[in-house]
Amino acid sequence: MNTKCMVIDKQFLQVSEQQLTNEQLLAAQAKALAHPARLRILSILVAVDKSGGCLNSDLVSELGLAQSTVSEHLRILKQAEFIIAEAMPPKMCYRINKKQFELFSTLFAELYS
Amino acid sequence: MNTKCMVIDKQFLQVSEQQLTNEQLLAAQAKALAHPARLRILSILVAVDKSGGCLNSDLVSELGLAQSTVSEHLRILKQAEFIIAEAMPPKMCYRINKKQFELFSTLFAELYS
DNA sequence: ATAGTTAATCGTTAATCGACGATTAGCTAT
DNA sequence: ATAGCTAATCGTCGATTAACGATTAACTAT
Repeated sequence: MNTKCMVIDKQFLQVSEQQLTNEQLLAAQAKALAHPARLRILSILVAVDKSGGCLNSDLVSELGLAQSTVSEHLRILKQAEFIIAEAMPPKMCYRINKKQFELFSTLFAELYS
Repeated sequence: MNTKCMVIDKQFLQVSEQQLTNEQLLAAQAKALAHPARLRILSILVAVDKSGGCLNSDLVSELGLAQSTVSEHLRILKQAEFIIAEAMPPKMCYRINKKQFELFSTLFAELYS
């Protein structure tokens, strides 16, 4: 166990613009993930994605929340690009966007490695 | 591209208590990460961790935030167990807790795989 | 053209968050 | 015992979030 608790060289604390930008993005993504209902939605979309389909706001009955509330959660997830919406009027088909999951994982891993 | 947008079998949507618990935890962790200043703190702590030491609220000068504000961010990160506090009176030595980073990664990966 | 369906948007309310200055607590060293 | 640090806590304020019901928009099918 190291007992030192001082920064010897402040050079270590240099931050690039790129890093700050990444942190901003990562924070925004984490924020989108920071709600149990939204994780529940993602989990459901992952499950139905495997079975080939996707699903609209049957999420409402599945989550037991008001339609407008679910719609708002979907908006947030869509804005963070964790999900993709496809119109099938008058329905909406939501799918997960695995690419963004991978991006998040990558950015997070960069943070502490 | 699959045009189906319906769940055939609601069995797929069965959720275990364990999964719900994991989602609660993951959401709480994500919430702790969902702020640029806190990610900045973690990044700094990772950097100084490598060089053997750790650092107290020199974070204040590094972040340009009030002492009480930084203290609050540290409290949140500590509560989420992303960092560990060690008293060196009257100073406080903060370190990152890599274990928790790994746990978060794992829980997140489970979500979408 | 109208009726029906689905989801987005609006407006409201209560709760939570983020930031700050000021104060307090805890510990050391004199 | 007191003086001097550092960091936690308190109290406040404005901004943001989460939830809901009600309304609107967009599109189909009759």
